[in-house]
Amino acid sequence: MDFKQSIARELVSALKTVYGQESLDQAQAAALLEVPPDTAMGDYALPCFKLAKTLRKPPVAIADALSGALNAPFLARVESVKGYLNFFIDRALYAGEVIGAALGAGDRYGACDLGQGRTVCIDYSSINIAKRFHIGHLSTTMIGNALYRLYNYLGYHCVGINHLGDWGTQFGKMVCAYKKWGDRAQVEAGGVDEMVKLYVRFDRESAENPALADEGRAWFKKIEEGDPEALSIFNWFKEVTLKDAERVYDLLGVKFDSYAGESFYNDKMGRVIDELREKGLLKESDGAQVVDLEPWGMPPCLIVKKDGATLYATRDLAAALYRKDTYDFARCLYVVAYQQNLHFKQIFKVLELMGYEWARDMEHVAFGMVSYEGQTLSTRKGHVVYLEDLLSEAIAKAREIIEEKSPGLENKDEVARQVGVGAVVFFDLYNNRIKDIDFWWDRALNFDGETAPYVQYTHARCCSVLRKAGQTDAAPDYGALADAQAQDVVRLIEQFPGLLKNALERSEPSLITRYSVDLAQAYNKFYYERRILDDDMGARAARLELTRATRNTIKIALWLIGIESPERM
RNA sequence: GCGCCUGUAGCUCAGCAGGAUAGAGCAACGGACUUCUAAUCCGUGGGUCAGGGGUUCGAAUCCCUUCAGGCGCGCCA
Repeated sequence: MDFKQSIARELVSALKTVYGQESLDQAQAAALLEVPPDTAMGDYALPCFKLAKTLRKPPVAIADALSGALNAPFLARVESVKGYLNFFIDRALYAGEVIGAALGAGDRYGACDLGQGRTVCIDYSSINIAKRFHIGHLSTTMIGNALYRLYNYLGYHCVGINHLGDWGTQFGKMVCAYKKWGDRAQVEAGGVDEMVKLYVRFDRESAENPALADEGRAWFKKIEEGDPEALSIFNWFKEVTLKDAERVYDLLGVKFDSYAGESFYNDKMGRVIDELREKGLLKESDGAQVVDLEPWGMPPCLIVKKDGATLYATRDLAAALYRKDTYDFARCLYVVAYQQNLHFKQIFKVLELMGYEWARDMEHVAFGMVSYEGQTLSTRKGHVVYLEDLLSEAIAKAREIIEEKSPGLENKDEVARQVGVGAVVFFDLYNNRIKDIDFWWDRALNFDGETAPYVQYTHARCCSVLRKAGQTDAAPDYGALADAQAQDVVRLIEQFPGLLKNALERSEPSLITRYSVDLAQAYNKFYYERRILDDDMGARAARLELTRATRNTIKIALWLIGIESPERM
């Protein structure tokens, strides 16, 4: 039963009864309904100020008149308060309906067919070859992962794309350095760190010896031309980098369907240039080929350099065309930091000018910058936190706390991993994505308050109660859930499916993160105020159902943002 | 210089398709475990919602403006 729609329906007929006219239809009435700030004010409310204009009556009079004309069986009462019409749904009925819906859907509560199987491409994480994974890469990875799961859950088919940064002269230099000083076994063992060492040495020596830099460029040219030796070394670098990254991705539970990165589009840019030229969009400017975007208040989009080489924008256009051709997406998301706002605005505009209506299906999911203790991240200055180190610290801390609080726990290592990694991921997805994050160890490793461990603890607590309860045959007495604490939990559970749609529309995983805290808080209050394993078996059954619905909903919410829910901790 | 973003409690932030008394967490202080997991819960203090105008019955929320900080603005990605 959709209470909001039901109230809207009653409202329309009450308006007709009282004022004898169809001033609103049901959808309009539903849009006017809002949720009061406090449960004590009711479950839904209609502010009558807007109706005052059309009905030419004071708001208070409207609310008074309507409250007298409304008496649906599902409404416990309707009150007129200072121009607001407050609806109180029958609490037992409300609890029964909401819990029934949640438990009926089981581990798919909130899922739906919104996407109808349509495809959405999500470009996220997009790491660079031969560079270590650090905290600056966490947001794109986890926001992308959350959107991937969310879109899937709401009926879309997702294609997760790790658009690798695997193109540029630096790779020629690295191949060159490897040929001169490298050792295969050492690189295999040391991974990305060894490659970085080679690169640093090359940089240092080529500063004194310019011939070396030329040699590096020559090796890059070989890669470009498909020279077998150059290519095999370069591809091996990629493998080693991905193998390193895979350890982190495994810890985070992140997966991709495609690793087609920059080099993949190397032979696909001619098409873009030809097409732009055919459509009369290219023009010369200072020797370069550009698309003029002046009429839209933007600087020109550079397509071909003076020396004939292509650029970032060219590659992204090629990638967009390829993705449309290959996947026929209904939406295409780019989870990339906000520094690139202009870049994506330009790309989307160029696609539109090319005549592609699907340009409007593209979205840049921008997020804020990460700094470390108030300063910009800098690998060069060593002012950086590597993701693997951060996760290890978090897991170690979780392990310590387990040792202290649950020495008898069976799978301590597994739970430590779930809790430690969860804390880090939660920290990253906690605020609106547009906010900058200043990383401090003690904040990222905080396990109290609004954190993953807090929500996970609540989940484990629910599991524990359910285990202790065993089987009950008694019919639930939902009247036992009429108190304010239980009602707050019920209300949150009711809101979950709508919240997911909202999070998808806004591409905002933090809404789910916040929600998980709200639900955990509400449940913990309920837990303290009400005895679940009550002697009254009807009340016990109802509270157990609420506990089960809470547990399921928390587990789903956390899963959607990429966090596991241990059953004991 | 131009464009975009951000500014809410000591700190980190919710709230911003206008609505009832501006909320959490952290930090501080004080309480609650022989009772369903105390990684929890309850309480106390703490605010000119950056400043100023405007629109509105009603503004943290919308518009204008000033200030502060961040990001971006042709041959890097």
